[in-house]
Amino acid sequence: MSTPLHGSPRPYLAKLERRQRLSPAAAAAFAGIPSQLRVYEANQYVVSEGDRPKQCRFVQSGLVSRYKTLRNGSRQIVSFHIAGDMVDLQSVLTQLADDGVQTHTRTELVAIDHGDILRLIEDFPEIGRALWFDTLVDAGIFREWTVNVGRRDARERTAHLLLEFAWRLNAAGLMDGDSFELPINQVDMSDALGISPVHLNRTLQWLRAARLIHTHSRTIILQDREGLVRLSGFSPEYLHPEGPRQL
Amino acid sequence: MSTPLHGSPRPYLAKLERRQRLSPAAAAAFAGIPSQLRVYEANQYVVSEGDRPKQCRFVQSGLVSRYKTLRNGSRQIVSFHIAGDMVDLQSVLTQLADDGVQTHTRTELVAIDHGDILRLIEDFPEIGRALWFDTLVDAGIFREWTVNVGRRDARERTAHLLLEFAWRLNAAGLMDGDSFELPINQVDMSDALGISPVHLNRTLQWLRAARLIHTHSRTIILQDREGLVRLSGFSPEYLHPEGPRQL
DNA sequence: CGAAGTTTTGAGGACCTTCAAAAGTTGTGG
DNA sequence: CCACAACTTTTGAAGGTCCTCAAAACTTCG
Repeated sequence: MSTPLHGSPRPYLAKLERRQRLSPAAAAAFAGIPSQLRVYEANQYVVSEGDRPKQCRFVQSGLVSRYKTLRNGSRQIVSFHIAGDMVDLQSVLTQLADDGVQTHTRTELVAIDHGDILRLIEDFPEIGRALWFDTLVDAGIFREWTVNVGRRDARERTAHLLLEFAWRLNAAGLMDGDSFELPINQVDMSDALGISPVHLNRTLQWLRAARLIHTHSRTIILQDREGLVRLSGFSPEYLHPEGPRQL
Repeated sequence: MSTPLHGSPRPYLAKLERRQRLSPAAAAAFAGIPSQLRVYEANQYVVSEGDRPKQCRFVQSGLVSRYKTLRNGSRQIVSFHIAGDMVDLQSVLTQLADDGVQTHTRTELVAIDHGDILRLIEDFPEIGRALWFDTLVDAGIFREWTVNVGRRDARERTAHLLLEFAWRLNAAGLMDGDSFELPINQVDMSDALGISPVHLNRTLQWLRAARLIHTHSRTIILQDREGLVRLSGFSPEYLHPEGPRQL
Protein backbone atom coordinates (compact mmCIF):
# COMPACT_ATOMS: atom_id res chain seq x y z
CA MET A 1 0.00 0.00 0.00
CA SER A 2 1.43 3.35 -0.98
CA THR A 3 0.95 6.66 0.81
CA PRO A 4 -2.39 8.30 0.07
CA LEU A 5 -2.49 10.64 -2.90
CA HIS A 6 -5.02 13.24 -3.79
CA GLY A 7 -8.07 11.50 -5.27
CA SER A 8 -11.16 12.53 -7.18
CA PRO A 9 -14.74 11.34 -6.72
CA ARG A 10 -15.53 11.95 -10.37
CA PRO A 11 -15.68 8.35 -11.67
CA TYR A 12 -18.30 7.45 -9.07
CA LEU A 13 -20.13 10.72 -9.60
CA ALA A 14 -20.20 9.95 -13.31
CA LYS A 15 -21.87 6.63 -12.59
CA LEU A 16 -24.56 8.31 -10.50
CA GLU A 17 -25.13 10.91 -13.19
CA ARG A 18 -25.58 8.24 -15.85
CA ARG A 19 -28.61 7.13 -13.81
CA GLN A 20 -30.17 10.42 -12.84
CA ARG A 21 -29.59 14.10 -13.43
CA LEU A 22 -28.08 15.96 -10.48
CA SER A 23 -28.38 19.68 -10.00
CA PRO A 24 -25.19 21.61 -10.86
CA ALA A 25 -24.85 22.64 -7.19
CA ALA A 26 -25.09 19.05 -5.95
CA ALA A 27 -22.71 17.75 -8.60
CA ALA A 28 -20.20 20.50 -7.81
CA ALA A 29 -20.39 19.79 -4.08
CA PHE A 30 -19.87 16.09 -4.72
CA ALA A 31 -16.94 16.77 -7.03
CA GLY A 32 -15.36 18.88 -4.32
CA ILE A 33 -15.54 16.31 -1.55
CA PRO A 34 -12.15 15.43 -0.02
CA SER A 35 -10.88 12.05 -1.18
CA GLN A 36 -7.66 10.06 -1.14
CA LEU A 37 -6.30 7.76 -3.78
CA ARG A 38 -4.56 4.57 -2.67
CA VAL A 39 -3.03 1.94 -4.92
CA TYR A 40 -3.16 -1.70 -3.88
CA GLU A 41 -1.37 -4.66 -5.41
CA ALA A 42 -3.25 -7.85 -6.33
CA ASN A 43 -4.61 -10.03 -3.51
CA GLN A 44 -4.38 -7.42 -0.79
CA TYR A 45 -6.90 -7.04 2.01
CA VAL A 46 -8.51 -3.61 2.18
CA VAL A 47 -11.10 -4.16 4.91
CA SER A 48 -11.36 -7.18 7.21
CA GLU A 49 -14.49 -8.74 8.64
CA GLY A 50 -15.23 -7.05 11.96
CA ASP A 51 -13.48 -3.78 11.12
CA ARG A 52 -15.07 -0.44 11.92
CA PRO A 53 -14.03 1.60 8.88
CA LYS A 54 -14.19 5.40 8.96
CA GLN A 55 -14.25 5.75 5.20
CA CYS A 56 -15.91 4.20 2.22
CA ARG A 57 -14.13 3.53 -1.02
CA PHE A 58 -14.87 3.30 -4.69
CA VAL A 59 -12.87 1.62 -7.42
CA GLN A 60 -10.99 3.91 -9.75
CA SER A 61 -9.45 1.02 -11.67
CA GLY A 62 -9.00 -2.68 -11.04
CA LEU A 63 -11.20 -5.28 -9.38
CA VAL A 64 -12.14 -5.94 -5.77
CA SER A 65 -14.50 -8.37 -4.09
CA ARG A 66 -16.33 -8.56 -0.80
CA TYR A 67 -16.19 -11.92 0.94
CA LYS A 68 -17.21 -13.74 4.08
CA THR A 69 -15.10 -16.40 5.73
CA LEU A 70 -16.48 -19.48 7.49
CA ARG A 71 -14.92 -21.16 10.49
CA ASN A 72 -13.86 -24.16 8.43
CA GLY A 73 -11.76 -21.84 6.28
CA SER A 74 -14.07 -21.88 3.29
CA ARG A 75 -15.05 -18.57 1.81
CA GLN A 76 -17.86 -17.04 -0.18
CA ILE A 77 -17.34 -13.98 -2.33
CA VAL A 78 -20.59 -12.02 -2.15
CA SER A 79 -19.87 -9.30 -4.70
CA PHE A 80 -17.42 -7.91 -7.22
CA HIS A 81 -16.80 -4.23 -7.80
CA ILE A 82 -15.42 -2.80 -11.00
CA ALA A 83 -14.20 0.69 -11.87
CA GLY A 84 -16.76 3.30 -10.83
CA ASP A 85 -18.42 1.09 -8.19
CA MET A 86 -18.67 2.10 -4.57
CA VAL A 87 -17.40 -0.89 -2.60
CA ASP A 88 -18.70 -0.35 0.91
CA LEU A 89 -21.17 2.50 0.83
CA GLN A 90 -23.07 0.63 3.51
CA SER A 91 -20.35 1.49 6.03
CA VAL A 92 -21.57 5.10 6.03
CA LEU A 93 -24.37 3.95 8.35
CA THR A 94 -23.49 0.46 9.57
CA GLN A 95 -20.82 0.51 12.21
CA LEU A 96 -19.42 -2.99 11.85
CA ALA A 97 -18.17 -4.44 8.56
CA ASP A 98 -19.83 -7.84 8.23
CA ASP A 99 -17.65 -8.76 5.28
CA GLY A 100 -14.11 -8.20 4.06
CA VAL A 101 -12.82 -6.46 0.96
CA GLN A 102 -9.86 -7.62 -1.13
CA THR A 103 -8.26 -6.79 -4.45
CA HIS A 104 -7.78 -9.28 -7.28
CA THR A 105 -5.42 -7.23 -9.40
CA ARG A 106 -3.55 -3.97 -9.01
CA THR A 107 -6.33 -1.62 -7.98
CA GLU A 108 -6.75 2.09 -7.35
CA LEU A 109 -9.26 2.90 -4.63
CA VAL A 110 -10.50 6.35 -3.72
CA ALA A 111 -11.50 6.76 -0.06
CA ILE A 112 -14.05 9.24 1.25
CA ASP A 113 -14.80 9.96 4.90
CA HIS A 114 -18.19 8.88 6.17
CA GLY A 115 -18.66 12.28 7.76
CA ASP A 116 -18.17 14.03 4.42
CA ILE A 117 -20.73 11.81 2.76
CA LEU A 118 -23.26 12.37 5.53
CA ARG A 119 -22.77 16.13 5.30
CA LEU A 120 -23.25 16.01 1.54
CA ILE A 121 -26.53 14.13 1.95
CA GLU A 122 -27.67 16.60 4.59
CA ASP A 123 -27.05 19.49 2.19
CA PHE A 124 -28.34 17.78 -0.95
CA PRO A 125 -31.23 15.31 -0.46
CA GLU A 126 -30.98 14.38 -4.14
CA ILE A 127 -27.56 12.90 -3.41
CA GLY A 128 -29.06 10.92 -0.55
CA ARG A 129 -31.56 9.45 -2.99
CA ALA A 130 -28.85 8.64 -5.53
CA LEU A 131 -26.80 6.82 -2.87
CA TRP A 132 -29.84 4.98 -1.56
CA PHE A 133 -30.63 3.85 -5.10
CA ASP A 134 -27.06 2.66 -5.47
CA THR A 135 -27.42 0.42 -2.41
CA LEU A 136 -30.76 -0.82 -3.75
CA VAL A 137 -29.11 -1.93 -6.98
CA ASP A 138 -26.41 -3.66 -4.94
CA ALA A 139 -29.11 -5.43 -2.93
CA GLY A 140 -30.75 -6.54 -6.18
CA ILE A 141 -27.46 -8.07 -7.26
CA PHE A 142 -27.12 -9.88 -3.92
CA ARG A 143 -30.58 -11.37 -4.39
CA GLU A 144 -29.72 -12.56 -7.87
CA TRP A 145 -26.51 -14.14 -6.52
CA THR A 146 -28.57 -16.05 -3.98
CA VAL A 147 -30.64 -17.38 -6.88
CA ASN A 148 -27.44 -18.14 -8.78
CA VAL A 149 -25.84 -20.29 -6.10
CA GLY A 150 -29.15 -21.65 -4.81
CA ARG A 151 -30.89 -22.76 -7.98
CA ARG A 152 -28.52 -22.88 -10.93
CA ASP A 153 -26.06 -25.66 -11.66
CA ALA A 154 -22.37 -24.98 -12.21
CA ARG A 155 -22.63 -24.31 -15.96
CA GLU A 156 -25.61 -22.02 -15.64
CA ARG A 157 -24.18 -20.06 -12.76
CA THR A 158 -20.78 -19.61 -14.38
CA ALA A 159 -22.41 -18.37 -17.58
CA HIS A 160 -24.61 -16.06 -15.51
CA LEU A 161 -21.67 -14.53 -13.69
CA LEU A 162 -19.82 -13.90 -16.95
CA LEU A 163 -22.85 -12.21 -18.48
CA GLU A 164 -23.28 -10.05 -15.38
CA PHE A 165 -19.66 -8.97 -15.67
CA ALA A 166 -20.10 -8.22 -19.36
CA TRP A 167 -23.23 -6.21 -18.73
CA ARG A 168 -21.74 -4.14 -15.93
CA LEU A 169 -18.44 -3.59 -17.70
CA ASN A 170 -20.32 -2.50 -20.79
CA ALA A 171 -22.38 -0.01 -18.78
CA ALA A 172 -19.09 1.36 -17.43
CA GLY A 173 -17.65 1.60 -20.95
CA LEU A 174 -15.09 -1.11 -20.27
CA MET A 175 -16.12 -3.75 -22.81
CA ASP A 176 -14.14 -4.24 -25.98
CA GLY A 177 -16.73 -5.71 -28.34
CA ASP A 178 -17.45 -9.19 -27.00
CA SER A 179 -14.36 -9.47 -24.89
CA PHE A 180 -13.29 -8.23 -21.49
CA GLU A 181 -10.52 -8.61 -18.95
CA LEU A 182 -11.39 -10.73 -15.91
CA PRO A 183 -8.30 -10.43 -13.72
CA ILE A 184 -9.21 -13.19 -11.28
CA ASN A 185 -7.96 -16.72 -10.80
CA GLN A 186 -10.16 -19.80 -10.82
CA VAL A 187 -9.84 -20.35 -7.08
CA ASP A 188 -11.34 -16.93 -6.33
CA MET A 189 -13.94 -17.27 -9.05
CA SER A 190 -15.05 -20.59 -7.57
CA ASP A 191 -15.49 -18.83 -4.22
CA ALA A 192 -17.92 -16.46 -5.90
CA LEU A 193 -19.83 -19.31 -7.53
CA GLY A 194 -20.03 -21.57 -4.51
CA ILE A 195 -18.33 -24.48 -6.25
CA SER A 196 -14.88 -26.08 -5.97
CA PRO A 197 -11.97 -24.84 -8.10
CA VAL A 198 -11.69 -28.24 -9.73
CA HIS A 199 -15.30 -28.24 -10.75
CA LEU A 200 -15.10 -24.66 -12.03
CA ASN A 201 -12.14 -25.67 -14.16
CA ARG A 202 -14.16 -28.48 -15.72
CA THR A 203 -17.14 -26.21 -16.14
CA LEU A 204 -15.05 -23.64 -18.01
CA GLN A 205 -13.72 -26.41 -20.22
CA TRP A 206 -17.28 -27.41 -20.99
CA LEU A 207 -18.25 -23.81 -21.84
CA ARG A 208 -15.26 -23.60 -24.15
CA ALA A 209 -16.02 -26.94 -25.78
CA ALA A 210 -19.61 -25.81 -26.32
CA ARG A 211 -18.17 -22.76 -28.12
CA LEU A 212 -19.98 -20.42 -25.74
CA ILE A 213 -16.85 -18.68 -24.55
CA HIS A 214 -13.25 -18.40 -25.59
CA THR A 215 -10.45 -17.47 -23.22
CA HIS A 216 -6.81 -16.54 -23.48
CA SER A 217 -4.85 -15.56 -20.43
CA ARG A 218 -7.44 -13.62 -18.41
CA THR A 219 -9.43 -12.29 -21.31
CA ILE A 220 -12.94 -13.68 -21.73
CA ILE A 221 -14.51 -13.64 -25.18
CA LEU A 222 -18.25 -14.19 -25.32
CA GLN A 223 -18.32 -16.35 -28.42
CA ASP A 224 -22.06 -17.02 -28.31
CA ARG A 225 -23.98 -14.52 -26.20
CA GLU A 226 -27.33 -15.95 -27.27
CA GLY A 227 -26.26 -19.37 -26.12
CA LEU A 228 -24.97 -18.05 -22.81
CA VAL A 229 -28.25 -16.24 -22.21
CA ARG A 230 -30.23 -19.36 -23.10
CA LEU A 231 -28.09 -21.49 -20.82
CA SER A 232 -28.08 -19.19 -17.81
CA GLY A 233 -31.41 -17.40 -18.05
CA PHE A 234 -29.61 -14.09 -17.64
CA SER A 235 -31.83 -11.05 -17.81
CA PRO A 236 -30.53 -7.64 -16.72
CA GLU A 237 -33.66 -6.30 -14.97
CA TYR A 238 -32.12 -6.97 -11.57
CA LEU A 239 -29.36 -4.46 -12.41
CA HIS A 240 -32.06 -1.80 -12.77
CA PRO A 241 -30.81 -0.18 -15.97
CA GLU A 242 -33.93 2.00 -15.99
CA GLY A 243 -32.51 4.02 -13.08
CA PRO A 244 -34.40 5.45 -10.13
CA ARG A 245 -37.91 6.82 -10.16
CA GLN A 246 -37.79 10.52 -11.01
CA LEU A 247 -39.56 12.99 -8.78
CA MET B 1 -58.08 -10.28 -0.71
CA SER B 2 -60.50 -8.10 1.21
CA THR B 3 -61.27 -4.45 0.64
CA PRO B 4 -58.62 -2.11 2.07
CA LEU B 5 -59.15 -0.97 5.64
CA HIS B 6 -57.59 1.91 7.47
CA GLY B 7 -54.06 0.89 8.48
CA SER B 8 -51.38 2.22 10.79
CA PRO B 9 -47.65 2.53 10.19
CA ARG B 10 -46.91 2.13 13.90
CA PRO B 11 -45.47 -1.42 13.94
CA TYR B 12 -42.85 -0.48 11.37
CA LEU B 13 -42.22 2.86 13.03
CA ALA B 14 -41.67 0.99 16.31
CA LYS B 15 -39.02 -1.15 14.63
CA LEU B 16 -37.19 1.93 13.34
CA GLU B 17 -37.35 3.54 16.78
CA ARG B 18 -35.89 0.47 18.44
CA ARG B 19 -32.80 1.18 16.33
CA GLN B 20 -32.48 4.92 16.59
CA ARG B 21 -34.24 7.78 18.30
CA LEU B 22 -36.46 9.87 16.03
CA SER B 23 -37.45 13.42 16.80
CA PRO B 24 -41.05 13.76 18.05
CA ALA B 25 -41.94 15.74 14.92
CA ALA B 26 -40.57 13.07 12.60
CA ALA B 27 -42.23 10.25 14.52
CA ALA B 28 -45.54 12.08 14.52
CA ALA B 29 -45.34 12.75 10.80
CA PHE B 30 -44.55 9.09 10.16
CA ALA B 31 -47.40 7.96 12.39
CA GLY B 32 -49.76 10.18 10.43
CA ILE B 33 -48.89 8.86 6.98
CA PRO B 34 -51.87 7.46 5.05
CA SER B 35 -51.85 3.67 4.96
CA GLN B 36 -54.21 0.84 4.09
CA LEU B 37 -54.54 -2.53 5.74
CA ARG B 38 -55.17 -5.55 3.57
CA VAL B 39 -55.60 -9.13 4.73
CA TYR B 40 -54.32 -11.97 2.56
CA GLU B 41 -54.90 -15.68 2.94
CA ALA B 42 -52.00 -18.16 2.89
CA ASN B 43 -50.13 -18.71 -0.37
CA GLN B 44 -51.38 -15.60 -2.13
CA TYR B 45 -49.34 -13.51 -4.49
CA VAL B 46 -48.97 -9.89 -3.44
CA VAL B 47 -46.51 -8.61 -6.04
CA SER B 48 -45.39 -10.45 -9.18
CA GLU B 49 -41.99 -10.29 -10.84
CA GLY B 50 -42.06 -7.48 -13.39
CA ASP B 51 -44.77 -5.45 -11.63
CA ARG B 52 -44.45 -1.70 -11.20
CA PRO B 53 -45.94 -1.24 -7.74
CA LYS B 54 -47.08 2.20 -6.57
CA GLN B 55 -46.91 1.31 -2.89
CA CYS B 56 -44.65 -0.50 -0.50
CA ARG B 57 -45.92 -2.74 2.25
CA PHE B 58 -44.93 -3.87 5.67
CA VAL B 59 -46.09 -6.92 7.58
CA GLN B 60 -48.49 -6.27 10.42
CA SER B 61 -48.87 -9.98 11.20
CA GLY B 62 -48.08 -13.20 9.36
CA LEU B 63 -45.23 -14.22 7.09
CA VAL B 64 -44.31 -13.30 3.52
CA SER B 65 -41.38 -14.11 1.28
CA ARG B 66 -39.77 -12.60 -1.76
CA TYR B 67 -38.87 -15.05 -4.51
CA LYS B 68 -37.50 -15.30 -8.00
CA THR B 69 -38.68 -17.82 -10.55
CA LEU B 70 -36.44 -19.49 -13.12
CA ARG B 71 -37.51 -20.54 -16.58
CA ASN B 72 -37.37 -24.23 -15.70
CA GLY B 73 -39.99 -23.59 -13.03
CA SER B 74 -37.65 -23.80 -10.06
CA ARG B 75 -37.77 -21.03 -7.55
CA GLN B 76 -35.52 -19.36 -5.00
CA ILE B 77 -36.92 -17.55 -2.01
CA VAL B 78 -34.54 -14.65 -1.36
CA SER B 79 -35.99 -13.32 1.89
CA PHE B 80 -38.61 -13.75 4.56
CA HIS B 81 -40.40 -10.88 6.26
CA ILE B 82 -42.01 -11.13 9.68
CA ALA B 83 -44.27 -8.73 11.57
CA GLY B 84 -42.79 -5.23 11.58
CA ASP B 85 -40.65 -5.77 8.46
CA MET B 86 -40.97 -3.61 5.38
CA VAL B 87 -41.26 -6.03 2.48
CA ASP B 88 -40.43 -3.98 -0.58
CA LEU B 89 -39.07 -0.66 0.58
CA GLN B 90 -36.80 -0.80 -2.45
CA SER B 91 -39.79 -0.14 -4.71
CA VAL B 92 -39.86 3.46 -3.46
CA LEU B 93 -36.99 4.15 -5.87
CA THR B 94 -36.71 1.15 -8.20
CA GLN B 95 -39.38 1.18 -10.83
CA LEU B 96 -39.50 -2.52 -11.71
CA ALA B 97 -39.99 -5.29 -9.15
CA ASP B 98 -37.26 -7.83 -9.86
CA ASP B 99 -38.82 -10.36 -7.49
CA GLY B 100 -42.27 -11.45 -6.37
CA VAL B 101 -43.89 -11.35 -2.95
CA GLN B 102 -46.16 -14.06 -1.55
CA THR B 103 -47.76 -14.93 1.76
CA HIS B 104 -47.21 -18.22 3.60
CA THR B 105 -49.99 -17.89 6.13
CA ARG B 106 -52.90 -15.51 6.72
CA THR B 107 -51.10 -12.16 6.66
CA GLU B 108 -52.01 -8.55 7.32
CA LEU B 109 -50.08 -6.10 5.15
CA VAL B 110 -50.12 -2.33 5.50
CA ALA B 111 -49.53 -0.45 2.23
CA ILE B 112 -48.05 3.04 1.96
CA ASP B 113 -47.82 5.12 -1.22
CA HIS B 114 -44.32 5.72 -2.56
CA GLY B 115 -45.13 9.40 -2.92
CA ASP B 116 -45.99 9.69 0.76
CA ILE B 117 -42.71 8.03 1.77
CA LEU B 118 -40.71 10.31 -0.52
CA ARG B 119 -42.41 13.36 0.89
CA LEU B 120 -41.70 12.21 4.43
CA ILE B 121 -38.00 11.78 3.61
CA GLU B 122 -37.92 15.21 2.02
CA ASP B 123 -39.34 16.78 5.18
CA PHE B 124 -37.37 14.68 7.66
CA PRO B 125 -33.86 13.63 6.56
CA GLU B 126 -33.55 11.53 9.71
CA ILE B 127 -36.32 9.29 8.34
CA GLY B 128 -34.42 9.00 5.09
CA ARG B 129 -31.42 7.74 7.06
CA ALA B 130 -33.55 5.28 9.02
CA LEU B 131 -35.01 3.85 5.82
CA TRP B 132 -31.61 3.68 4.16
CA PHE B 133 -30.28 1.80 7.16
CA ASP B 134 -33.22 -0.59 6.91
CA THR B 135 -32.31 -1.43 3.33
CA LEU B 136 -28.67 -1.85 4.38
CA VAL B 137 -29.66 -4.43 6.97
CA ASP B 138 -31.73 -6.20 4.32
CA ALA B 139 -28.71 -6.20 2.01
CA GLY B 140 -26.59 -7.70 4.82
CA ILE B 141 -29.12 -10.51 5.14
CA PHE B 142 -29.01 -11.13 1.38
CA ARG B 143 -25.23 -11.43 1.54
CA GLU B 144 -25.44 -13.91 4.39
CA TRP B 145 -27.98 -15.94 2.43
CA THR B 146 -25.56 -16.11 -0.48
CA VAL B 147 -23.02 -17.54 1.95
CA ASN B 148 -25.63 -19.90 3.31
CA VAL B 149 -26.59 -21.47 0.00
CA GLY B 150 -23.09 -21.13 -1.48
CA ARG B 151 -20.90 -22.56 1.25
CA ARG B 152 -22.90 -24.43 3.87
CA ASP B 153 -24.24 -27.97 3.52
CA ALA B 154 -27.91 -28.78 4.06
CA ARG B 155 -27.68 -29.30 7.82
CA GLU B 156 -25.68 -26.16 8.43
CA ARG B 157 -27.83 -23.98 6.27
CA THR B 158 -31.09 -25.26 7.73
CA ALA B 159 -29.79 -24.64 11.25
CA HIS B 160 -28.63 -21.19 10.18
CA LEU B 161 -32.02 -20.25 8.78
CA LEU B 162 -33.78 -21.38 11.96
CA LEU B 163 -31.42 -19.35 14.12
CA GLU B 164 -31.92 -16.29 11.93
CA PHE B 165 -35.68 -16.66 12.34
CA ALA B 166 -35.30 -17.04 16.09
CA TRP B 167 -33.06 -14.02 16.33
CA ARG B 168 -35.32 -11.77 14.26
CA LEU B 169 -38.52 -12.96 15.93
CA ASN B 170 -36.94 -12.38 19.32
CA ALA B 171 -35.96 -8.83 18.33
CA ALA B 172 -39.57 -8.27 17.31
CA GLY B 173 -40.82 -9.71 20.62
CA LEU B 174 -42.36 -12.75 18.93
CA MET B 175 -40.35 -15.55 20.55
CA ASP B 176 -41.87 -17.67 23.27
CA GLY B 177 -38.81 -18.88 25.17
CA ASP B 178 -37.04 -21.27 22.83
CA SER B 179 -39.98 -21.86 20.55
CA PHE B 180 -41.59 -20.03 17.68
CA GLU B 181 -44.18 -20.48 14.99
CA LEU B 182 -42.83 -21.08 11.50
CA PRO B 183 -45.95 -21.14 9.33
CA ILE B 184 -44.32 -22.49 6.20
CA ASN B 185 -44.31 -25.88 4.52
CA GLN B 186 -41.22 -27.86 3.68
CA VAL B 187 -41.53 -27.24 -0.05
CA ASP B 188 -41.32 -23.48 0.42
CA MET B 189 -38.61 -23.78 3.05
CA SER B 190 -36.53 -25.86 0.65
CA ASP B 191 -36.90 -23.07 -1.92
CA ALA B 192 -35.32 -20.70 0.58
CA LEU B 193 -32.47 -23.11 1.31
CA GLY B 194 -31.70 -24.06 -2.26
CA ILE B 195 -32.21 -27.78 -1.67
CA SER B 196 -34.89 -30.28 -2.65
CA PRO B 197 -37.92 -30.83 -0.42
CA VAL B 198 -36.97 -34.48 0.05
CA HIS B 199 -33.53 -33.58 1.25
CA LEU B 200 -34.86 -30.89 3.57
CA ASN B 201 -37.18 -33.46 5.09
CA ARG B 202 -34.26 -35.78 5.77
CA THR B 203 -32.19 -32.90 7.08
CA LEU B 204 -34.93 -31.92 9.53
CA GLN B 205 -35.12 -35.55 10.67
CA TRP B 206 -31.40 -35.48 11.27
CA LEU B 207 -31.63 -32.24 13.29
CA ARG B 208 -34.39 -33.80 15.38
CA ALA B 209 -32.46 -37.02 15.88
CA ALA B 210 -29.42 -35.00 16.97
CA ARG B 211 -31.71 -33.37 19.56
CA LEU B 212 -30.94 -29.93 18.15
CA ILE B 213 -34.54 -29.05 17.41
CA HIS B 214 -37.96 -30.37 18.27
CA THR B 215 -41.05 -29.73 16.17
CA HIS B 216 -44.75 -30.20 16.51
CA SER B 217 -47.09 -29.01 13.82
CA ARG B 218 -45.44 -25.77 12.70
CA THR B 219 -43.85 -24.87 15.97
CA ILE B 220 -40.06 -25.04 16.13
CA ILE B 221 -38.41 -25.59 19.49
CA LEU B 222 -34.70 -24.88 19.68
CA GLN B 223 -33.72 -27.74 21.92
CA ASP B 224 -29.98 -27.05 21.80
CA ARG B 225 -29.13 -23.51 20.72
CA GLU B 226 -25.44 -23.99 21.48
CA GLY B 227 -25.35 -27.03 19.23
CA LEU B 228 -27.20 -25.21 16.45
CA VAL B 229 -24.76 -22.30 16.65
CA ARG B 230 -21.80 -24.68 16.61
CA LEU B 231 -23.21 -26.56 13.64
CA SER B 232 -24.18 -23.54 11.54
CA GLY B 233 -21.63 -20.92 12.54
CA PHE B 234 -24.48 -18.47 13.10
CA SER B 235 -23.39 -15.09 14.39
CA PRO B 236 -25.82 -12.16 14.39
CA GLU B 237 -23.45 -9.36 13.36
CA TYR B 238 -24.87 -9.37 9.84
CA LEU B 239 -28.26 -8.35 11.28
CA HIS B 240 -26.61 -5.21 12.65
CA PRO B 241 -28.13 -5.25 16.13
CA GLU B 242 -25.92 -2.27 17.03
CA GLY B 243 -28.12 -0.02 14.88
CA PRO B 244 -26.99 2.85 12.66
CA ARG B 245 -24.16 5.22 13.33
CA GLN B 246 -25.45 8.16 15.34
CA LEU B 247 -24.75 11.66 14.15
C1' DC C 1 16.19 -20.02 -15.20
C1' DG C 2 14.15 -21.15 -11.05
C1' DA C 3 10.29 -20.37 -7.93
C1' DA C 4 5.76 -19.45 -7.06
C1' DG C 5 1.36 -19.41 -8.53
C1' DT C 6 -2.28 -21.31 -11.53
C1' DT C 7 -4.64 -24.57 -14.34
C1' DT C 8 -5.54 -29.22 -15.52
C1' DT C 9 -6.11 -34.27 -14.90
C1' DG C 10 -7.52 -38.60 -12.55
C1' DA C 11 -10.03 -41.32 -9.38
C1' DG C 12 -13.10 -42.38 -5.75
C1' DG C 13 -16.73 -41.08 -2.88
C1' DA C 14 -20.19 -37.93 -0.54
C1' DC C 15 -24.07 -35.17 -0.85
C1' DC C 16 -28.00 -34.18 -2.88
C1' DT C 17 -31.49 -34.98 -6.69
C1' DT C 18 -35.35 -37.09 -8.99
C1' DC C 19 -39.24 -39.98 -9.32
C1' DA C 20 -42.88 -42.33 -7.36
C1' DA C 21 -45.72 -43.81 -3.88
C1' DA C 22 -47.28 -44.30 0.93
C1' DA C 23 -48.55 -42.34 5.21
C1' DG C 24 -50.11 -38.67 7.81
C1' DT C 25 -52.53 -34.17 8.60
C1' DT C 26 -55.77 -30.49 7.86
C1' DG C 27 -59.84 -28.45 6.27
C1' DT C 28 -64.66 -28.63 4.53
C1' DG C 29 -69.25 -29.93 3.59
C1' DG C 30 -72.93 -32.97 4.25
C1' DC D 1 -69.04 -35.10 13.69
C1' DC D 2 -67.71 -37.98 10.25
C1' DA D 3 -65.99 -38.65 5.41
C1' DC D 4 -63.53 -37.25 1.93
C1' DA D 5 -60.47 -34.33 -0.63
C1' DA D 6 -56.46 -31.71 -0.75
C1' DC D 7 -52.30 -30.84 1.01
C1' DT D 8 -48.07 -32.08 3.40
C1' DT D 9 -44.62 -35.06 5.15
C1' DT D 10 -42.15 -39.24 4.87
C1' DT D 11 -39.99 -43.32 2.73
C1' DG D 12 -37.32 -45.98 -0.77
C1' DA D 13 -34.20 -46.50 -4.45
C1' DA D 14 -31.23 -45.27 -8.18
C1' DG D 15 -28.35 -41.98 -10.20
C1' DG D 16 -25.98 -37.50 -11.15
C1' DT D 17 -23.51 -33.48 -9.82
C1' DC D 18 -20.07 -31.94 -7.39
C1' DC D 19 -16.34 -32.67 -3.79
C1' DT D 20 -11.78 -33.98 -2.00
C1' DC D 21 -7.20 -35.33 -2.47
C1' DA D 22 -3.07 -35.52 -4.89
C1' DA D 23 -0.08 -34.83 -8.46
C1' DA D 24 1.27 -33.19 -13.05
C1' DA D 25 1.51 -29.62 -16.53
C1' DC D 26 1.61 -25.07 -17.59
C1' DT D 27 2.34 -19.92 -16.96
C1' DT D 28 4.13 -15.82 -15.04
C1' DC D 29 7.58 -13.15 -13.11
C1' DG D 30 11.67 -11.71 -10.85
